Amino acid sequence: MPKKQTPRLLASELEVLEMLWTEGSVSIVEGQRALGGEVGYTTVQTRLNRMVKKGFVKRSRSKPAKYSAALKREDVVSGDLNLLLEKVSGGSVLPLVAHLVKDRSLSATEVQELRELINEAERKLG
Amino acid sequence: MPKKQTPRLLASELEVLEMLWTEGSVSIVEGQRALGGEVGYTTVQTRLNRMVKKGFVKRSRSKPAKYSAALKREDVVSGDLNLLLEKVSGGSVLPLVAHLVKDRSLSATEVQELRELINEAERKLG
DNA sequence: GTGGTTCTATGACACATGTCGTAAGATGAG
DNA sequence: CTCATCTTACGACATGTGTCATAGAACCAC
Repeated sequence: MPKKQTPRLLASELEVLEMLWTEGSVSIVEGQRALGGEVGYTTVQTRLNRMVKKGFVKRSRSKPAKYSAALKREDVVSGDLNLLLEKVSGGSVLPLVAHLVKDRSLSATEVQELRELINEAERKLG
Repeated sequence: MPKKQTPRLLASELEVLEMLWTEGSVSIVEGQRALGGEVGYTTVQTRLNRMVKKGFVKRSRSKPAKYSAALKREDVVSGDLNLLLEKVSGGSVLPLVAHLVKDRSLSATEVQELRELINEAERKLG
């Protein structure tokens, strides 16, 4: 089947997913704390439940329900990256990488690792 | 001063900006057509004006007002990219590039160009 | 079992956004 | 000038989101 596309998430939804990715599985209280504890308990509750309804978050049937991400970080990042690739260069990687390495200065180590990556890609190419 | 961060735009705002980037400068009618002509005239009007209020779009004082992007594609892409970098690897480029070159197969030419890029980065490194 | 504490379910309210309709203003043909 | 047409300004309504309060339901310690 065609790989299901993750829709572009809202910034706030990403915030929640980030939290779940690092925390793993949390109750509402834990989630509230992990989000910085600046918003009310029921606010966290509502946000989590709304995301459950959307299928972005899973909820356990345990006593204090535990919430966890229903989307893999990998997939979300991939989706975003693909969008960016499309927008910036019609899907080709080069311009994006160019942008990356030109825009910020890499350390010698990073340059070396990059070279490694490329060698590997080339090997796979053969 | 610190480089002003473009906030993460909504998908619909991006849609409008994409349109403006390719069209350059449009009246409402032109914009409506360029957006596919599936929504009403006043809908386009409202969306454009709301984005003007946010500072994402500029509006001319001419008779049929012309709208144009107030943000450069470059900057939006950069902003998104930085966010992605932060999220996926705390800001370091390597993992992202790794993802890029691993996830899709590059052509021999692309590999070569990549190598060029790296050489250049290394040169700049002194 | 009873009472206090903890969870959960709902409802509410403000604001943003997608979508329009309609009224008011500007403009050009005759 | 005057009317039809093009523009623009406003307002309206549904839905989504951020925020929370409060009322029930569940549960634990005694």
